[in-house]
Amino acid sequence: MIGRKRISESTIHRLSLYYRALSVLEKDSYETVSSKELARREKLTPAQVRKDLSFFGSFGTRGLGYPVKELKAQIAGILGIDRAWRVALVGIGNIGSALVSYKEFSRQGFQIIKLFDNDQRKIGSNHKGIEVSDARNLEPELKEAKIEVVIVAVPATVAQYIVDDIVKAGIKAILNFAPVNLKVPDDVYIRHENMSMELEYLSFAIVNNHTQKRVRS
Amino acid sequence: MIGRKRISESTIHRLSLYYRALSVLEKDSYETVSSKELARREKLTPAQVRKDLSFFGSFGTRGLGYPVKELKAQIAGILGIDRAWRVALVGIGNIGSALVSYKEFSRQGFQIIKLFDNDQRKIGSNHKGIEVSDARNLEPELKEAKIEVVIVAVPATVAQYIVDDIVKAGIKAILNFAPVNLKVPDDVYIRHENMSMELEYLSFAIVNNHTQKRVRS
DNA sequence: TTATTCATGTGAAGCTTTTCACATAAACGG
DNA sequence: CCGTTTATGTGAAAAGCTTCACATGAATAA
Repeated sequence: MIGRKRISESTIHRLSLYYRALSVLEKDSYETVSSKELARREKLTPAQVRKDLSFFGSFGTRGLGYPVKELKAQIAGILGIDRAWRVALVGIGNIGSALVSYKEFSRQGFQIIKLFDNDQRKIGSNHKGIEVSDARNLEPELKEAKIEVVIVAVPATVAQYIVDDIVKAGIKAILNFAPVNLKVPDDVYIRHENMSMELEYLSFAIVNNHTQKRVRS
Repeated sequence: MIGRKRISESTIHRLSLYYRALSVLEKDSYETVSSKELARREKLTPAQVRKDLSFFGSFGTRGLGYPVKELKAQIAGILGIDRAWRVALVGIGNIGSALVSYKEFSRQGFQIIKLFDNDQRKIGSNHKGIEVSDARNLEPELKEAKIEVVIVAVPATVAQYIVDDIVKAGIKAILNFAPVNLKVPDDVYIRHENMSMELEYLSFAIVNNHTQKRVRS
């Protein structure tokens, strides 16, 4: 990382998009790519792409563009996905079960290696080779397994209790799928995945004939 | 809707949060709520709450706050979730199957009434009382069933073909779970649900000791 | 070698969003 | 009924983010 200035959330999210586009470009054997092309592929502006990347360094060559493979590796490094993350998942319901098999996670280095639920019928059962543990043992087992990130996919009503236990286990990063806001200490990162939100946005857009954000050439 | 000014995406997303908080408050029999309390519950600022709401009208009473039930109904109206939406889901894989049973959708009026897949083994099978149709008949069946919103949960490699068919069927709102950018005409709303993105953000935050956005009292 | 083209990197301008701060007004207690 | 408290609604200021525009420099062709 270059400066000490705060990098915006939007920039980080766009890095994910660049990474994705670069993966495709790499597979298609492109050697280099311009900010213009990268922007076109993710519906952004070339200036935006260059500015985002410039926060972290100078990765391109004037007149030529960015080296695909190298830039992809750089972004992986910035995002911290150039390594494996030890992930646990709590809540083996609809969403939880789907996430265990979600290829995109493992592809980015997020390895789900522990599963938890509080339903006796699920405890002990096997999902993708992982045995479901009792959520009552969350704290010791998270520590024992040296988990770094926990995904919460439990009902909203119990999410806060689960998160409290996760925090007690010393976990500093939580991804929450429960549609509820959760209290965590300042030194714990928590992010929320709210799947209804985007549907609601669509609904709003239709009902209000909302102008789409202009996409520039 | 009051003015003609463009409402920001963030404001709409926060309306979803207010709606969620108001649902809880209503269940807990609160009559009124202040911007301060609403802000506290969703980790925002009181000024932000008031400003967001002020784009759409004056819903509060000075000295008292907002009437919970009424404000909830107003927001539902603004978001367009005070009605039922006819939704189809394409791709009955891990994620797709989970979404069929995802309570939060139906709770907000998004009724999944058609399912599609291109896998012969899945076509004809039954999920939550809905029979899976052949994705080859997407266009006529979407029209026939008067579908308004389509959720795409197919592999990235085929997402563009599926979306092309959806557009041909005259659908104007698409929610995409495939981790790929998709081309649609200007008059079609498309939103993306990228579940790795938030994990990548967590990863970035940990690796870079990223300062959390300050939360004000 | 030199001219031309291409495309990055980046200050500065422009635009959007958030926060501030206060006028305004309703509620409530005495 | 009046003073005090509470809390909205909103212009204006501040902060943050995106786009512009151009200097810079690499590549390429002749």
